[in-house]
Amino acid sequence: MQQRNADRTKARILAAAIEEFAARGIAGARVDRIAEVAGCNKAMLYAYFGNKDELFDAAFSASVDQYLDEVGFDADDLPAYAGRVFDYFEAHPDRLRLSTWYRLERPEGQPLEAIVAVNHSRLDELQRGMRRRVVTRQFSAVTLLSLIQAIATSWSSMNPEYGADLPSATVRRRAVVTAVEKILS
Amino acid sequence: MQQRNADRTKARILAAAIEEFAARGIAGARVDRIAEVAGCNKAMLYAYFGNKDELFDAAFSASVDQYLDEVGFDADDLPAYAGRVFDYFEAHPDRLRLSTWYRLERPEGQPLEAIVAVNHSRLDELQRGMRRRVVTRQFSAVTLLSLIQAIATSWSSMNPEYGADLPSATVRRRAVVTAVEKILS
DNA sequence: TAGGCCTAACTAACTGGTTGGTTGTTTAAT
DNA sequence: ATTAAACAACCAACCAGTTAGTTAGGCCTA
Repeated sequence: MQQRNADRTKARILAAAIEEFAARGIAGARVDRIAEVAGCNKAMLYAYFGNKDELFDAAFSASVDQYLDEVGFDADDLPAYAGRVFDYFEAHPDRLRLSTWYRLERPEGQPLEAIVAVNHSRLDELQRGMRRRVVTRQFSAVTLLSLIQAIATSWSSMNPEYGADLPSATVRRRAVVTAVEKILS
Repeated sequence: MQQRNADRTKARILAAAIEEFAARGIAGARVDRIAEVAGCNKAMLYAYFGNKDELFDAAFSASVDQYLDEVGFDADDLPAYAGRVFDYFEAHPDRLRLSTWYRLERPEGQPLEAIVAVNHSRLDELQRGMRRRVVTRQFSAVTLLSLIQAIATSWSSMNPEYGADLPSATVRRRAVVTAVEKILS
């Protein structure tokens, strides 16, 4: 293993940043803690990423890119898409937290280009599906996307007041898929 | 107007705390700012509420109590209930933010008694509705409650990447009510 | 005048960000 | 092939500004 490697160090910093920001948010995150987990000096964060805020941006962007890449989209089978979204966040709950922090702590910040572009392409795809009559026209494309996203992540966004009543992952997944099917029917 | 009145001061502090915590969360909130908005000295917060964390608890509890009181519940007409939830958070978006902060920044904290009790009573009501065949038995009571909550707040929990595509409040409300109807059908 | 209400002033601890210097790696002239 | 200069990666220690929390005492009203 090399002693010095900028790319490797950057990647370690990014991974540590995702972990810390997902757990504590921007204001709650501690730069020192990120450096410690990344196994490097704090000054490296500033050399590579500018400052705390820019480091958050870099971490969130990396997280979003990976999510978009892994989950994909399919207007022809929206229930299955919802199931994949559910699976992804069930496996990576920290990514959903990161996204929530972003929404709360960057209220006025201009939206991420990557997300805007992906949303547009998805809306287009949905509208094509509507013209082809394979997607319900009862809701607008934006509404549909919003509803599906909300349903797919419904469990993760609940306040933790259910405790033992929470069903198993299998049951929860089936509920998500079924709910989307009913929305589309 | 009285110059000195403990209850009045407490209420002002609580209102200022809700505002500040909703905007910035626990870690991001500044005690000095709360005191300034409340028009009193910082020491009063500590005299009345102990510390920053306990002040957040008090603020969130007050917010939840008011929400539960205002929105109510009705297992016999869940679409209308979802509409009321939508209306409430459309009128008080800060309350939803407060709730989200709570979920993010209090991951291990034991759930609020008030919410647990209300949830139980709602689950009971839903189950009675199922026995009386006025509520679908396709989903469990917990699942149903979770889905409805997610749908009712779906717009508020989206990341801000839609921009101008966001439909009007009327359209969004109708989508919520219709979606819940379809879930129940 | 007694006791609760209120404040200005203070402190100890923390935090994001910087700096000056060190160590490993590459380059290129000898 | 050597070696020294140039460069990039890295770090310990530090700094200035901020923050939660405290204290000692003034003020109002019953």
